[in-house]
Amino acid sequence: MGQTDDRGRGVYAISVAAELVGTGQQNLRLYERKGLLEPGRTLGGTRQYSENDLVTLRRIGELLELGLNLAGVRMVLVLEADNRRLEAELRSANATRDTARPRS
DNA sequence: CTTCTGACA
DNA sequence: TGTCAGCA
Repeated sequence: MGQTDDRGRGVYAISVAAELVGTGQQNLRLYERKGLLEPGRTLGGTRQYSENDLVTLRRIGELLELGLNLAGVRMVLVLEADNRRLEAELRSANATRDTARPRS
């Protein structure tokens, strides 16, 4: 399916990324400074925001609106990332178990 | 485009 | 504390 792999690569400059998520360029730099995300860089040093970066930026906006500060947002983001990783790990573990022992 | 600095709620 | 504006 066409969208499986191209979302880490859709690249936006900071100006368009800021406009797409409805905030200022300065805030995006601050979020990076606080460790909320890590956009790619060109060889010249300009930030390259991927499609994934945009979804986390929108998540940041939601969490900020709920009243969290940037430190709290950072924690939520890492916990959600860990959760996704664990979920995938659990799914593959279950799949492995089912093929090894199809029916108990 | 980048970083930095200062004002405001 | 987070946002925004201006400057180099």
